[in-house]
Amino acid sequence: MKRTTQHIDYSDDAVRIARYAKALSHPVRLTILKLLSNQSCCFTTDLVDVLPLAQSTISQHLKELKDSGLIQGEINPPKIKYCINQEKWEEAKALFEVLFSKDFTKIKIT
Amino acid sequence: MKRTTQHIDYSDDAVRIARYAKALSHPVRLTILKLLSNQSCCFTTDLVDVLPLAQSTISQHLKELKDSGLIQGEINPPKIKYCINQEKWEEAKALFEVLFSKDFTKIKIT
DNA sequence: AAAACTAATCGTATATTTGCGATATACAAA
DNA sequence: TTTGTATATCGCAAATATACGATTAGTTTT
Repeated sequence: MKRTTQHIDYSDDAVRIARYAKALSHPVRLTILKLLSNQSCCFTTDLVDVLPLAQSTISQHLKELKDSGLIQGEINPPKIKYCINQEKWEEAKALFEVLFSKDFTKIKIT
Repeated sequence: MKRTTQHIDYSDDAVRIARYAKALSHPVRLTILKLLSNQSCCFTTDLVDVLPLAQSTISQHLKELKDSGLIQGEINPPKIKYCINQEKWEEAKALFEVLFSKDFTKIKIT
């Protein structure tokens, strides 16, 4: 997109909420997160079996979730076991709690 | 995008969480929501004054927030007063609470 | 060493998002 | 009625997202 206006510096909180929200903004990724929650962890193979999407597509969604921090992959040759990253998950939970609380009026956004 | 695979029917909850998350996935929209929270309501003019973005761009973000249901506009000639839609806001809050709770393993996604 | 399996990445196509300026629309004020 | 103010929408451009199949890379098994 055109970026003719000055860059806006948002607060860390705003950037983090936005990033987590984006990770959560696709039903497939919610499905993956639910599967990981259900089984505590799971292999990509299992996801590919369950979801009606190409392996490459699922891999892309996993990458996005990984980039957001919400999940982590553990190498378990020859497979990779994905789990929810509890620390980040709790952070996201806390951030959304603030967002939906009265304290939202106080948090720094820009 | 190519849609060669079958359409996936996600649950209402999944679709709603994803939609709310998408609305929250941009720092500008978080900023707008914070401003509305702070002042309970506010006119577009005020937003245009505060944010370093073109009026048309802000209007677009307002439209997205409106479409998500999180805000509503009240005509107040010649201006439009935007407010947070408390009902939908509470719904979003509840959905994210479930998402981050143990009950997430139980909610229907697909 | 060869074959099989797992997962990531590449290249490509299309859709959507984000931004802008310009224009349209609707109402209020002069 | 003309002018001004407020907001939405249009048309465009660039970036990002979403999907696929094909290929690559790394392990494991045979």
